[in-house]
Amino acid sequence: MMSLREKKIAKKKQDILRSAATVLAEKGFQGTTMEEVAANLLMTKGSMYYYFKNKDDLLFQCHQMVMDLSLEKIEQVVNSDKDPIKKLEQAVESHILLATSEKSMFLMMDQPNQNFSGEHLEEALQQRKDYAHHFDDILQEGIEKGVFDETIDIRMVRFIILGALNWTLQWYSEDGPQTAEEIANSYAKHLLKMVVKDQ
Amino acid sequence: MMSLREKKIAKKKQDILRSAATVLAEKGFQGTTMEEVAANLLMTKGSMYYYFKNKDDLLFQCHQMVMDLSLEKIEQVVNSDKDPIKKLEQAVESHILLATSEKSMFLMMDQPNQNFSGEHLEEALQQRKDYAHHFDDILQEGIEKGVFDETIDIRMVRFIILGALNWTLQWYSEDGPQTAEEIANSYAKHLLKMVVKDQ
Amino acid sequence: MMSLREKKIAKKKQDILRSAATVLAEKGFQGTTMEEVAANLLMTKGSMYYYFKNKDDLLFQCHQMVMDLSLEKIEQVVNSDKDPIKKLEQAVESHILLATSEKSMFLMMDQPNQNFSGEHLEEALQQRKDYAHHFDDILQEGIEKGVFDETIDIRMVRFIILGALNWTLQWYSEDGPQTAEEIANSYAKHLLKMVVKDQ
Amino acid sequence: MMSLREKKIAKKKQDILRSAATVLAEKGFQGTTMEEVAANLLMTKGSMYYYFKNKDDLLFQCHQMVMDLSLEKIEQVVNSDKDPIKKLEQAVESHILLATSEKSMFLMMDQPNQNFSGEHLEEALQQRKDYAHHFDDILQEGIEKGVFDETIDIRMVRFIILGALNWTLQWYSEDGPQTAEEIANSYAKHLLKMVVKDQ
DNA sequence: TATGAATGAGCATTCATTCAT
DNA sequence: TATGAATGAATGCTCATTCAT
Repeated sequence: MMSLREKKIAKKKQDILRSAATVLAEKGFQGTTMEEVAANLLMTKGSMYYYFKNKDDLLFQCHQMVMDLSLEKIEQVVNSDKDPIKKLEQAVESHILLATSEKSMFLMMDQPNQNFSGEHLEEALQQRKDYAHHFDDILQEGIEKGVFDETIDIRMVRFIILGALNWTLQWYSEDGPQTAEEIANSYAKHLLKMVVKDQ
Repeated sequence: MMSLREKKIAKKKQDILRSAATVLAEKGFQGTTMEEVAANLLMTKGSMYYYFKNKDDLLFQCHQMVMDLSLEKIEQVVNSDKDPIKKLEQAVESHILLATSEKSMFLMMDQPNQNFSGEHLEEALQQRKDYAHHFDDILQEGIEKGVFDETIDIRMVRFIILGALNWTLQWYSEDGPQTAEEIANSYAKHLLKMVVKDQ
Repeated sequence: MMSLREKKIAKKKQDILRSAATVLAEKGFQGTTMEEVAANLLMTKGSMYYYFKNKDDLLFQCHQMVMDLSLEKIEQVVNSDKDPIKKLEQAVESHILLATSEKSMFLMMDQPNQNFSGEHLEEALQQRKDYAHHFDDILQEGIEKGVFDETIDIRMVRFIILGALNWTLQWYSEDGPQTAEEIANSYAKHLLKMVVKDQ
Repeated sequence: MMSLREKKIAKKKQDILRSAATVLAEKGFQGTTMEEVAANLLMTKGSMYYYFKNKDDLLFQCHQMVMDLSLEKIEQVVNSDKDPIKKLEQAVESHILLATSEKSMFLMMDQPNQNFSGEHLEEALQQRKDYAHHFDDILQEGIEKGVFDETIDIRMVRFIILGALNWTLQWYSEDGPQTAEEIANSYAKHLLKMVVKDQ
């Protein structure tokens, strides 16, 4: 169990991470200075280093937070007892709802190749792979159960879906003509059409 | 008409742009130094400033070069007298073939919001819009001619397609299991399934 | 008289000083952080400031501790009723035995000019002078009593002796081929040969 | 052969090194900022990095310059055809004359253990060893030729001599009562008395 | 007494940009 | 045209010091 102090420090870290993600998303990793991140939190640059070893560490922990959320969501979906169509629908919708509600957090994770290096890079890439493969599992299950078109190329379809989902960050705006829910539904509908078997 | 001297300069600029794009794609705009770009060309940092006003200018002209290529390609397709299915197929395939063959050039264009500002940003965004709307045109034509499902949401579908296409840069590798052509075909096949009317 | 509480504090200070000297000797004054000194004592940085006004003060008190020890030793020798040859011998030997047994403490005192300033510097330099002049006294006595060569230049000889003695810190190691005692004897023998009158 | 440009750059480097040595000697490596070194040369901090990779590099090259000078001198002496007494005399004198005339350069080399690390440290220590062993050679030769007392401990005597020589930096001042030459003579005379055989 | 947290001044280093040649 | 040299503003990071608890 966490002591009170550990809880407090964890809470503070979370605050910093959220705030950092906003700035990082807007200006990119290299374009963001520690000063900016700190200023956004009414902190001083130096204080940031009490909580994070360095800038890389800050980015990595941001990445972690988003990844943990994302993986948790999709694992819920994959491990449910819904049918594959419902699962894919929900995976797509849940990704969009999460990504749009935490837009800055997701944006910040873009291009890990440029921003991470060494072990951090490896770990980040592995987590992305893990996330991606959950879609493979759903697609595979759908084919086996005869609800998805058995002629689809699972890898390609997975790339198409993930590409479509990630792209939402580039254009989605809260003030846009459609709510996040509407977008989520629409995406699910169109993407499903790509894989369900014609009856 | 261009004088010989102007042609020579233009040629040199092209060389620089290509080389710069490679470096920029790998390390990102902010992560790339003028020195690296220059070194890659066996030039000195200082010399770059003979051809480009500054680093922003270099990036922008890189962006232009790719955009010109891309727009030319898609306009050829849109303005042809093929049927909408063929047009969409070709637009998708031509995008993938261009993007994979000039991967670094395309990668470098990512996230204009972070790298451009002021007029450059506006112009870059406008060109992206122009490119995107060509897909709208194809989709619209397909619906009007009764070959595309009239219940699709053109905007959403366009986003899905563009997202899928741009995402290829994140995973495509020359050494991958599929050639660019195979990927292009596969993408076209799957994406078309999303829009063509069931007969 | 010291109260029990004062004694406890004094004891703690001693502990800190010894520990600090070790770290300071290894990395130099500027190269050592308060954090390192504290960590070595299983303390926190902040706590150090209960015992010492600041980093300078810490160094100065370290210096004091060593100086007090050194001066006490040499004064014992000078004030004894031995003959000058015996005195010089013992002064040399006692310096080496003390310096080698408290190597880190002595090393840390190097280059007061770089590490002290203001009053601290003056005081440190004065103490060094005091220490040095005890050797002058022995040499003078030796000449007067006719056992030391009256043609020697006392100042020069003192410099040679002190230089030789201080240099031991640069090379002495507990694992070396000679024990501290052997070194002390050897130094005394050679240095004496420099000053005793040929009979 | 060096081109004119290479010569110019080498000259500039020399200027920087000399100036840097002065500041480094006064404040120590860690206590000296690049800004101070630069200011002393009417340069900007940034320009220093055109000539030196970093602060470590600057220190190391300073060290090299002094070492090269010192080694050259002592090798001249050792390789001459003088008798051992004359050789030791000259080695001592030449060290003192060099060290006093380039006091800051020599001071700056103090305590390589604290200022160098890795390969630089190894190389610096090796050069010091090389320098030291030239004294061993002279002593050895003297014993073999029967002019030095065969009961001396060469290693100890070498330590005493080097210690005495290096210590001059701590007290020598141009305004002192004795000129460098007088000091050199005096040192040589006293130190020789320690090793020459009584006839 | 002790310490967790915060701070701010300082520093090494990088890099786009300039300019004389 | 090309470049060597210089610059200065920016930036990540460190660390002595403070202080409320």
